[in-house]
Amino acid sequence: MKILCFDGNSIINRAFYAIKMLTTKDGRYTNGIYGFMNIFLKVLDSENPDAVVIAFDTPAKTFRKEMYAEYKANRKGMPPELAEQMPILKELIVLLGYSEIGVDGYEADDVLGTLSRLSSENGWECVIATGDRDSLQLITNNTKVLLTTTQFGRGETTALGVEEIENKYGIGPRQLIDVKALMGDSSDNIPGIAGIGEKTALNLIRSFSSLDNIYNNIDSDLISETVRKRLIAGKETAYLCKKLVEINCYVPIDGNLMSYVKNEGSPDEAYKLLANLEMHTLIDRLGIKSEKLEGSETGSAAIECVELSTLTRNSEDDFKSVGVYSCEEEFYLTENNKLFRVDKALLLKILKNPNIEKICVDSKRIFDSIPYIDFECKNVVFDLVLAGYLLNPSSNDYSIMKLASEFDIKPDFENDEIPEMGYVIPLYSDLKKRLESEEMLELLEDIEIPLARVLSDMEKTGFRVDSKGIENFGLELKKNISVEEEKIFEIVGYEFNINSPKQLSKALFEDLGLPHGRKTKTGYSTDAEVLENLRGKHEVIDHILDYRSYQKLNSTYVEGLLKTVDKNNRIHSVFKQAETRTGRISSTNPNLQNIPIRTELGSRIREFFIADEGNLLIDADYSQIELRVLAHLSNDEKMIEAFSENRDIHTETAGEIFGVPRKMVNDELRRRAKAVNFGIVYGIGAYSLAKDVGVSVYEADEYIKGYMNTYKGVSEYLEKTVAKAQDEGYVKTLFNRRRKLPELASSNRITKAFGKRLAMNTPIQGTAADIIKIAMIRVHERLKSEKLNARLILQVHDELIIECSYSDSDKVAKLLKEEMENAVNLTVPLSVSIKKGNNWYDAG
DNA sequence: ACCCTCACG
DNA sequence: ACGTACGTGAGGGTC
Repeated sequence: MKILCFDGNSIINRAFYAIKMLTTKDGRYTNGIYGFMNIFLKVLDSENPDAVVIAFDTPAKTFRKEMYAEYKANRKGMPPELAEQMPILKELIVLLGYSEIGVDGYEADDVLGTLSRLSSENGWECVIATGDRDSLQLITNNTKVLLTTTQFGRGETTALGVEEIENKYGIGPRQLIDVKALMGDSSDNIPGIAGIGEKTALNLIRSFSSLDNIYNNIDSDLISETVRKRLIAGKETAYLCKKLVEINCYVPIDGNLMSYVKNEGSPDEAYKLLANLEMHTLIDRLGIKSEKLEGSETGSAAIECVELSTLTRNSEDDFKSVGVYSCEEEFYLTENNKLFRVDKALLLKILKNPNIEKICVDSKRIFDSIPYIDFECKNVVFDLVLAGYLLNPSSNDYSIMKLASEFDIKPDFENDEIPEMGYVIPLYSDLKKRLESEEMLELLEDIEIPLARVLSDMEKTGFRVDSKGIENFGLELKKNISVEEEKIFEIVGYEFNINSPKQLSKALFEDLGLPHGRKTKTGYSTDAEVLENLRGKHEVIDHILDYRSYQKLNSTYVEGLLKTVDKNNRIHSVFKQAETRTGRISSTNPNLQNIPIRTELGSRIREFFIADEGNLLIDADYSQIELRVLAHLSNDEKMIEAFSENRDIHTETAGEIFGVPRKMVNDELRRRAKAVNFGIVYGIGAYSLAKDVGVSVYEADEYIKGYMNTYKGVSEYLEKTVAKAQDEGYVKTLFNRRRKLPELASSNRITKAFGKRLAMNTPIQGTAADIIKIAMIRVHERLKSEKLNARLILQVHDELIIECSYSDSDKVAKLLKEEMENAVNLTVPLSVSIKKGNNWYDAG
């Protein structure tokens, strides 16, 4: 027999914060209930238990609070939007026939612990579903924990048993109690022993196995002098914390597990409640649609209601122009106000069929769900997400419902199961018209829609890495980290968490008495710039800067990347096409667009990004693409001349603004001119330029004046662009990509100045983004049509990387340079430099 | 969730 | 006197 126990509070809490505000039409919040039910049903489905309990906290004072007044004193009360959902959820649970338990004086965790104990005493299996890691101590050979997370309204779970805990922490589940007793828990306001963090606590318990044992062997050599002092001073606290952390497994509840077996509940009542909450998907999922109640609540008779039909025959020829949508691994089509669910095989036939027009909601999502990298997709005429993005790149939600409400669209039919589908075709007609009137239909059809396919292929291919190499690099870093850590503790005189800006600033500015720099919202800044200014004032600074750089490399680029490597040693980043305000793409999970290169140590990580056997990496870089775009957009004579004659633009600029012959431009002058050139692209300010190059604000201002005098065309162009943006409320790139700039209308002068910089920068950054997108589509197309053994694997804003067989590499390199340089025809040439190598370090 | 810090173009 | 360059994503701490 098996009992499934939910931590109601922890799950509804997570759902509440993870899911976007979801309300009924009259404004009642339902996101917590919705998220909870999603996870609840999913887990129920996968576990198939005999009995089910959902445990809740109660408002009464708990025995922990009684014992320690500060317990959870840092917690704010539940927000009212969530509080109002709690009684409804409990009611729903009972109406569905499940048991709900809350016991005054105890927390939900204690109820779960008690159920776990009862299960083992009765020979039952126990599964605990919670969002909270506190329950991990309950794991035994017959109790496992399902940790739940909520993402995008979908519930994901990770199952943890004794083995997983041992592997992860190197100790048994029960020992987690003693670890927490030592380290505390900031989220529950449990202090732990000052100066003992997770690392030390885990090590102590691994060595001594329990709190008692540590104190019985307090003089052991295994404990360092500092840690020993802290342990002795904190003994009482540790034992108090242990009582707070330990889950009470003897809560007075009904001990007969059979009483938690599901009863019939009241389906009709449950139906009424869910209908009232407008949760039609849940009604269907639960299968509690009641016919007698069904007839009485129909509202709008004008709209035809169409049944969802499942097509099983190979009937692709029945379709001419379909809306395509995928949701939760299912595929839906709509045509002539009808809705169909199709399987992957039929969907694939439809995608391949050039006679069927596809109006996709999110074409990249569809491509992503189809494993074959080589399938042809023909005749995608529209994409709602991409259209929504072009119409408003500043939004961050391109879901159908959001688009429909933003553009005030009515559905052409209604369906309870997939209510979004009725909006697909009406949205298509409306957004298409808008794109036409804003002259962006070509941008959608010729650039964004074809690009979605390229990005999807790049994601599926992935980038091969040498995991062993990364691991070894990590070991090296970890050694350095502990060396620096020890030195820092020694210098400061005590141990603390160097990763905590708060603790670090206390150490530096209070205890060591160093002069502080600028403030942040919460205290004094400890960032690299501030520390750089303190170099030489105190020996600890160098160690902290080194510690930080090793720590960053290890956590983000060694441990972070290793988490994402697949079984073939490849990393599959996700490229987001509707994310940035300017038209660039972004890379996540992991981000491969910010792999270190600027420092020697950091760039070594690139050695481990490698080509597959028999292959090479080809790395192509646009040289100065943004400045070339600026030369084109501004039509500045001098700048065009410099690029046309292939001169070094920074040396040119230096010669002009500092009034010296080109031969006299040394490294320092060139560096300053380079900073000015960058500044221009960002929408320059003298203050920031001064800070960047390390000269006075006055001097920086002179540089800017010199620049504007030299490049009069640029100066006029920037002025004109800002004026036009102020007039029209938006700016455009060379390919008509738009960005609205509400900042320009602000009465706050800081916001307005920001708007001006955006007006100057966005067309430049955006046009460069357009250009590389065009190049990517052409390169992708040619690699395929010329049947070359090569594929695009990464884009880093002005750089493309291809993985290619040795034998095709000369051809591919030539093609790549050609397509990138000829992607557009500007008044200045585009220049691309190409390198090959076995790894990214050598190719870059 | 929010903040700080830091990695990239 | 103000606050100060454009565009991103991730990890760790704190509330």
